[in-house]
Amino acid sequence: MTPSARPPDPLTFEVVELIGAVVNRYREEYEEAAGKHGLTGAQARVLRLLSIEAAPMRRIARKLHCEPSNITGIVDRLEARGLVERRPDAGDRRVKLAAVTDEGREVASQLRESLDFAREPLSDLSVEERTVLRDLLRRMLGVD
Amino acid sequence: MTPSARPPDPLTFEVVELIGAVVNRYREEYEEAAGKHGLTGAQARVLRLLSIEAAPMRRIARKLHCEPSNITGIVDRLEARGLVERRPDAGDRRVKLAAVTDEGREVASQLRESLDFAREPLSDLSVEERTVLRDLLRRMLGVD
DNA sequence: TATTGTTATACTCTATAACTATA
DNA sequence: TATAGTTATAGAGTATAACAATA
Repeated sequence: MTPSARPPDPLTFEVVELIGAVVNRYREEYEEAAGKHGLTGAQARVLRLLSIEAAPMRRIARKLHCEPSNITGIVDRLEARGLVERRPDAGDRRVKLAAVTDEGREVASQLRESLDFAREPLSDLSVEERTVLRDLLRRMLGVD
Repeated sequence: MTPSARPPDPLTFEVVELIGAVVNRYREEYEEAAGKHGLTGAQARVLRLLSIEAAPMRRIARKLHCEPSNITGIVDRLEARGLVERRPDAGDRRVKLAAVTDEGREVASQLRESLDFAREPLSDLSVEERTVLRDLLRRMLGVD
């Protein structure tokens, strides 16, 4: 309780509010983009994850910060639509690897493109401003 | 399809990725903060909305971009916990106004404070940097 | 014994459609 | 007739607990 009990510096407060606004807008448009492909937000997130690299169910759950049992159903639905498939793991027969199919890779790619929405508001910023924004976001996230 | 089919300028691409990372982190920590108060994310969002101003069910739905029928259940649960109450509207007897109780206002306030998490990563930025960030976010969101 | 994925269960959120009471 | 809120329903996400197969 005590550590963050600082006086609510108005500047920081406003930045937090603005980030909240960006978060809301991003999420709304993300859900909408997913919906256009007949996917829920959670399905789209898993698909995006797998389009980067195949992964065991457990790891997907860890990355999405949810219970592994939930991933079963999400991958079931993606698999039923032919976007993802389950493969055995060479080294450990308990493990199942979820991997995107060619069609899944294509949908993930289209999804990424329709996610351009986030690019839209950025078009009002100059290259210099975007560079500043990038560096600030990196530092905010603790990226070196 | 055509309008946003621009070459994927790497700088903009990275900024979009970083914003996505911020969105994910914000959401996770928001859900966690709500959970500490025994609330779901949706309940916390409605409570925050009502802590600013009482509102008819319909308006809550519009602000949360969901169907009005969903608000019934969410307000039901908040009301069952004594955080919110339904009041008649003076001018239109069809309307029900949802309003926070004193306890609801208190929880909303605590929630806002525990939401300080978002302030944490900002502490690494100087005042000047936070000002730049604020102005960039404002422009991104189309705030004048 | 411990771990991986799954199933079963219960709760919540969500959209859709039909209902009621007002307007 | 149109609108505000609700109810009923179905699908999806979520956590928890228990299970089979494998380590």
